[in-house]
Amino acid sequence: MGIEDAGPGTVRPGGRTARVRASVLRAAGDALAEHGFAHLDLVDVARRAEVGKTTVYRRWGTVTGLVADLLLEMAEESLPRTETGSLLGDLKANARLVQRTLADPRQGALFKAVLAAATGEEKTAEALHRFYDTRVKEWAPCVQQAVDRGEIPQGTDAHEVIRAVSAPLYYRLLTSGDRLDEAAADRAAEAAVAAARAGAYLRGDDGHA
Amino acid sequence: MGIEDAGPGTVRPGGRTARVRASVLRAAGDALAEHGFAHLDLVDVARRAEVGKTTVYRRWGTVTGLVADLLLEMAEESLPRTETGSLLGDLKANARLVQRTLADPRQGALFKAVLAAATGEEKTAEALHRFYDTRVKEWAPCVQQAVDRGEIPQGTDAHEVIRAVSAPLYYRLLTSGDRLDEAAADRAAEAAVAAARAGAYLRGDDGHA
DNA sequence: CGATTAATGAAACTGGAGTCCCGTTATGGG
DNA sequence: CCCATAACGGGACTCCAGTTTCATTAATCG
Repeated sequence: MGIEDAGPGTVRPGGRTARVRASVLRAAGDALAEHGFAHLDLVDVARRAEVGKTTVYRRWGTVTGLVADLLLEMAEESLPRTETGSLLGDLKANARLVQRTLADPRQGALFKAVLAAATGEEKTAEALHRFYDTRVKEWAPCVQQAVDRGEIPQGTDAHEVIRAVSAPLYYRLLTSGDRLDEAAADRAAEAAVAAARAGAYLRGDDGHA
Repeated sequence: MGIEDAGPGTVRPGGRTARVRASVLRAAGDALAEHGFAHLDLVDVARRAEVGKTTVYRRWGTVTGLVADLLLEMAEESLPRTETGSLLGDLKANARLVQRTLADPRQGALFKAVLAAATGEEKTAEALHRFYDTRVKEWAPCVQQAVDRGEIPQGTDAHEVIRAVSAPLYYRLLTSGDRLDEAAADRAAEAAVAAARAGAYLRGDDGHA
């Protein structure tokens, strides 16, 4: 009975506490990109961040807890969205952005590690879902504009179209050893547009015309 | 210099050795499905398999090594493929199969764990890639048949079409909390067919007609 | 069937991840 | 500017995953 929880960092979040968090999250990202999720150890993160290991254990506790907080920060920094005037152009821009991110050695390894961490730990999974919801929502407007222009049918689920662009890129990253190139990105965008035109992403409909 | 490696289990693979392997792999699958990759510990696997922990460490060494062997076995047991006479019918059957597998609590958790394990460990990743190559190759013929029937353009990359069906299902499994239902499976199949018809999966082509 | 030795398994051992204790630092409120 | 105390950090401690050793069991070959 009474107010409980409110872990460390919630009462005096300014100054040192904020610096420690930034330093630890940066170190965690580096370590994840280098060693992967499986071999991440909090003592190493503490060393890199030049912070006492007690602090890391007290504030984040586990590897998955730390990744969850890292995802919160990653969700905040949003990337600028371009507008090309056509759905295919916008989705290609999106696909290229995702492709470049996943193909980059550091970023690609980091995303793989974060996905692995979200597997199995509910709290981390929720943070990951919020991260992708944020990204999808940022890009959904370009699909709605395409509907308004008459490029694709009324009632198209904008979020589903955006997800359709990323899906094959992530699938390829995880299940094949092939490199993610621009051709793969363009193909993903083209496939999504073709499917959207055919009404495959109509909301609350199973696709039968 | 000379012949080296050839670890335990390669000289006398019959009888007990085979029984131990089967028992350990089954236990590993159970443990992965229950606790996830992050919390898997080989001592627990040894206990479940009723096998000395020394044996597990000697033959598989690490968690990722054990998962790699598990994937080799998973690749061998192939699922029967149905033939419905139309590309959409065949791909829907494939999509439903994947969807049922991933939606099943045990199987879904196991696949998540296996994907997580393949992240970061090259040897495990290779085993995973072989597993998916096997599955994709099993289903590719139905796409070729569709080409022969004239449903989709000549020069369509059959493997890419099959991957396009699974991709959105895996993407949803990993990046959202939403349940994988039949509607999602059907939508994946329909989108793949629409994109294939539009020529998005032409081999060695970036999609421009 | 018996000899050879590959493979297993019990037990003792070790190193380091994670915890605990308590003194030190510096934030935020008055 | 000063006080109360939130948050940090060093170091000792614990516990168990992973290793090593060696005796026991059983697969293969003649």
